Amino acid sequence: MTHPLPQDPHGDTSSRLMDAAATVFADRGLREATVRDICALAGANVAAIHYHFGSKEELYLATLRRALRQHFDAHPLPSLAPLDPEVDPAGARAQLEAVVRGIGQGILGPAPEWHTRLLLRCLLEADFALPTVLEEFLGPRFGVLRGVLAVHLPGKDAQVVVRHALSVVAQLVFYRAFPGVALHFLGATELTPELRAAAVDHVVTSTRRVLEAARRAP
Amino acid sequence: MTHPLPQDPHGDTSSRLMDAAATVFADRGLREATVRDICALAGANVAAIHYHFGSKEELYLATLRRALRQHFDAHPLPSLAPLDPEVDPAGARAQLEAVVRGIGQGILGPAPEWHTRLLLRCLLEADFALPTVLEEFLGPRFGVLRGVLAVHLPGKDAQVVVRHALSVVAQLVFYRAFPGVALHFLGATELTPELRAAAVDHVVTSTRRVLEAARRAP
DNA sequence: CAGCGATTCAATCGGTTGTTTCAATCATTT
DNA sequence: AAATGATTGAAACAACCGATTGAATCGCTG
Repeated sequence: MTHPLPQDPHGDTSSRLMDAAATVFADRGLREATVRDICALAGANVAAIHYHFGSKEELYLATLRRALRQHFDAHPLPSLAPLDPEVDPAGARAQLEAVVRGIGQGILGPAPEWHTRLLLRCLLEADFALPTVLEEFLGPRFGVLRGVLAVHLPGKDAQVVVRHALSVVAQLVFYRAFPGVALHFLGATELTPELRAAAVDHVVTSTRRVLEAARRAP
Repeated sequence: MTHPLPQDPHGDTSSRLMDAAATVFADRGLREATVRDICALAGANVAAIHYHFGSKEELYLATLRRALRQHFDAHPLPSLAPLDPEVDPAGARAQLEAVVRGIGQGILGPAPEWHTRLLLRCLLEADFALPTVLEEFLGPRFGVLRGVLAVHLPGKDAQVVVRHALSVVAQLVFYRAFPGVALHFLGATELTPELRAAAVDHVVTSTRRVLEAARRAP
């Protein structure tokens, strides 16, 4: 069991608190999550948060950092030695698809759901942890994506490359940020692994097609 | 003055409350917005909410409905008599671009910002108003988009069409839902009209290219 | 076993929330 | 002007929040 359940009675109080806080913060956000619910889920007293972390905010920051570290360690991006599509079209295309699929797996993959939801909460609420998250965790991964896209968009403005990269992320994140909307229009009731896999495939092929057309355009 | 400021001292208490509630709810969401802040901005007593609307949630629903009605009245979608791209390629392409651009203008256009932010808050928090919003306001517009896309994807599965429509919306909504992330990677500090116009153009042309490639694919 | 720091516990502290009360005030009609 | 219903106002309500207290308990060392 690499990802102990929040209800796991093992481990010390500090770990149980972070496990419980991860799911509660992911479900309800920093503000609406209550220390009483977290402690109840962790099987700890309400005073334990103040004792072990100092405050609710510090527990949030510790939980967020640990979750992001676990998540990005579990979903490493293929290291890039960008292949020129003019020289090795098939290889470059495979590399592009691998990077996009890797990011897609990180966002919509079978990883513990609360990892992504916790990160999304931070980005949505734009709380005090956002600058840290952007520079320390998201920045490097976005840089890899941007680098691969740039190879497939020779001569294009840097802003154009960034917009393509943002489009890739946006299409994937939408299913996590607005599951109710996506499920309603898909006619489904649950974001099954099949639906998520289909979404990732859709983004992978759409991205490839857009880049091929954009490269041929003036 | 088609959009009276929330601080506008004119109008009856009910209207002033909805004006104030619109900005406060858009800024902080249903849960974190307090009736005291809304009433202070409206220049009304806290009891006025209960008297005129019954509860905070009913005020929220009334404010949301009014904002959505205003917003979608101000941004009507081109009524569709779908043109077959096999018969009239140029016309069908223009129609597709008009619909996507219309949706883009509705999301990233120069409309009162709190309209979009209020709607986004509702979708993000997935509160009790979500079903109403989906069926009454978003559903019809999404149906128009889906209809136009379906014409450009003959023989494709309905789910494929829906995923393309979701991709269009996702790319546009991202700039509103995660402005901090988008601005950080764009190297900007504010979502200027130029940046928003460039984003809409990007989605319009990307959508056209994706559909052209998808139609040619098996 | 005695001692002691680390940890946990129930109880409580201010403070804020949405809601409610009821008297005062306003607007309209008789 | 008097009366009546609609509206507003200050104050308080119960419920909940994060934080804190101080005593009780645990785990280890001497």
